[in-house]
This record gives sequence, structure tokens and C-alpha cells, in this order.
Amino acid sequence: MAHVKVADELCTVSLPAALLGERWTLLLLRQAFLGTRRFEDFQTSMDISRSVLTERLGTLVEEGILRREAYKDVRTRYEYRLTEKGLDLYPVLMALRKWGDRWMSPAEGPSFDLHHRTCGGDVGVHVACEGCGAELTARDVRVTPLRDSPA
Amino acid sequence: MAHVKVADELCTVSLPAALLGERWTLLLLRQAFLGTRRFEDFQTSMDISRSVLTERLGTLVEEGILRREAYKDVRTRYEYRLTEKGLDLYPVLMALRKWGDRWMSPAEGPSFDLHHRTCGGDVGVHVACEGCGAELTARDVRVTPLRDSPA
DNA sequence: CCCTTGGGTTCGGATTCCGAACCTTAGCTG
DNA sequence: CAGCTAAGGTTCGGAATCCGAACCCAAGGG
Repeated sequence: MAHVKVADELCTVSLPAALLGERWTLLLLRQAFLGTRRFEDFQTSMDISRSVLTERLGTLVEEGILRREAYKDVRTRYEYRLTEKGLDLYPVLMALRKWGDRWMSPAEGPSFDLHHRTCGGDVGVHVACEGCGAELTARDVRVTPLRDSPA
Repeated sequence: MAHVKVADELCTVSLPAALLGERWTLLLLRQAFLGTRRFEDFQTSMDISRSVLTERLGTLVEEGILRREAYKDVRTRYEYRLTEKGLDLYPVLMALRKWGDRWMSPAEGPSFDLHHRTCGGDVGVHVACEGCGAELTARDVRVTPLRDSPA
């Protein structure tokens, strides 16, 4: 497995990585998947500074991952909800959780459980071959650069 | 889906999120999975400053995700290799790539392809119920807090 | 014995982050 | 209707990070 050099701008890993690898963003998404929707709730649940929260929510809205929507409670409020694009990040968060469960779990175990709503089964994340169905690790996958690397 | 508040320190998503959601870390891991191993190669392929690279490699080694190893080329060199813990992050990176392919793909498409080494099939990432096998989205999953939230 | 290469460390300046205080709009209270 | 409060931000100044460039050092090679 030789060293493969790939232009950053063209890689479909590095683009999301640049976005999600920004401080707070992953935590913010975790909260969103847990059902947090309002500015104040994000702020208190994550203990993030208000100015940074404003900015992060803004970029996630710009990126189309969250949608800012006004609604009427007792008065007009705003909520940030996951768009389809945002909901589609679920496998990323689940993969992260699986890994965290295995490698960074505190002694008491995870702080919440996830189960299939209808049958109660555990949630699994699998990397598998679409052809033969085999479970895949990094070693089972061949990388083929599609464009010439710029060096 | 009510707002679920969970202590940050206890969550198996937020711990890895804090680590991977640090600038450069995800990109560094991407490079590692592509086969990059040496300090110089990381530096030039990601265009990261040397001081920050030193620090990031250091924390990943501390966390047991990379292992720093001396080896003899024409002289003694060092390489940073993924440990088992590191290799186990593969599903996270694959989930990220799948998402990037769908939502952030540049016009020319991804810059490299991945295929099952033995059968040539595409690589898939799936969140599925371990019980009934159904493919799951965020909406199909019930969240159950295991410890009392501190507020 | 000097040059190059890999793998860092050490600066100063530029960004980003943070906490605290402030602003604005609405409803609610007396 | 004057004043209070809550949500949802903005706007500071200081602290922590990041960056590029320069420097350091050990091991070969010529």
C-alpha cells in the first residue's frame, strides 16, 4: 500500500473532514440527533460560548446541514433542524459511537442506549462489499487514484 | 423526540468527537489510511505546519491510534502506523466518504475509487439492526438515557 | 569535512476561542 | 402601559491556537 497523494480540494473525505473536523461541529450534530433544536438548549447542553455557537450554527445552515425555522410556541421562536443532508450524517455519528463504545468507553459504559424502535435490536454499523457482502476492513480494500496527483 | 441532555464526559460520541473534531485530525487519519507513514509525507501531502503536525501525531500516539516505530531504510527512520484501535476507525472514515460522495462531491467526482480487493465490488456502509437486519435511519432508533442527566 | 535529508523545535505574528456584558424583540404582570 | 423577563443573538478584550519561517541535530555520502 504505497503512499497515495491526493489533492485536498478533490477528495470526498477531506471536504467533509474539514467541515466536521472543526471544533464543536461533531458535538453540535450529536446534540441535533439527540433532539436539541433551540439556540439556548444547544448552548447550555454543550457549554459552548454563545458567539462560537452562533457561528457554527451559521455555517451548518449555510452548508445545508441544518435548517433555521421560525415557529410559534407561546411566541415566535427559532429552531435548527437537521435537513435530509444532515440526517444522512447518521452513519458517521453511529460509526463514531461504535468506536467510542469499544475504545473510549468510561467505566460505567455509555450514557445512553440505542435500539431499533420496532424490534428492539441493537444498532450495528458495517462496512461491507456491495458485491459479495463480505465485511471489509481497510486491508480488504484497494485504493485506485482517479486523477493524477499533482506531484 | 424530546431533547435529551447528556453529560459530555460520559458520552461515547462526545469523547471521540472531541478528539477527531480537532483540526487536522481527520485529515491526518485519511492520509494514514491511504498509506502515508512518514512525517515528511504527512507534512507535504496535507500542507500542515510542522509544529502542529508534531503535536497532532503526538496526541494520536498518546491515544493509541498511531504507533511510532523506527525502521531501517538506508538509515534509521520513523514511521507512524495505525494501531488496531486506529484501524478500527475505518468505518468512520468510510461513512464520511460516503456522505462526501453524495453531498459534497466536486463536479469531477471523487478523486479515488475503493473496491473490494478480492471481488472488485463497491464499498458500502450501512447502519442496520443487529436483530432484524433492517437498514436504520435516525428516525428508526430510540434513544434511552441510562443515567440521570444532571439537569 | 562539508552537504543533504529526515524529523523535529522555536520563534513572532495572525487567528480563533472564550466569558461576560450588552442589545432587541415580545409577551406577561401589575 | 411601564417595567420585567426570556430567547436569541452581538460585541467586546484577553487567552489559547495556529501558522510560516527559521533554526537545530544526527546520520550518511561524496
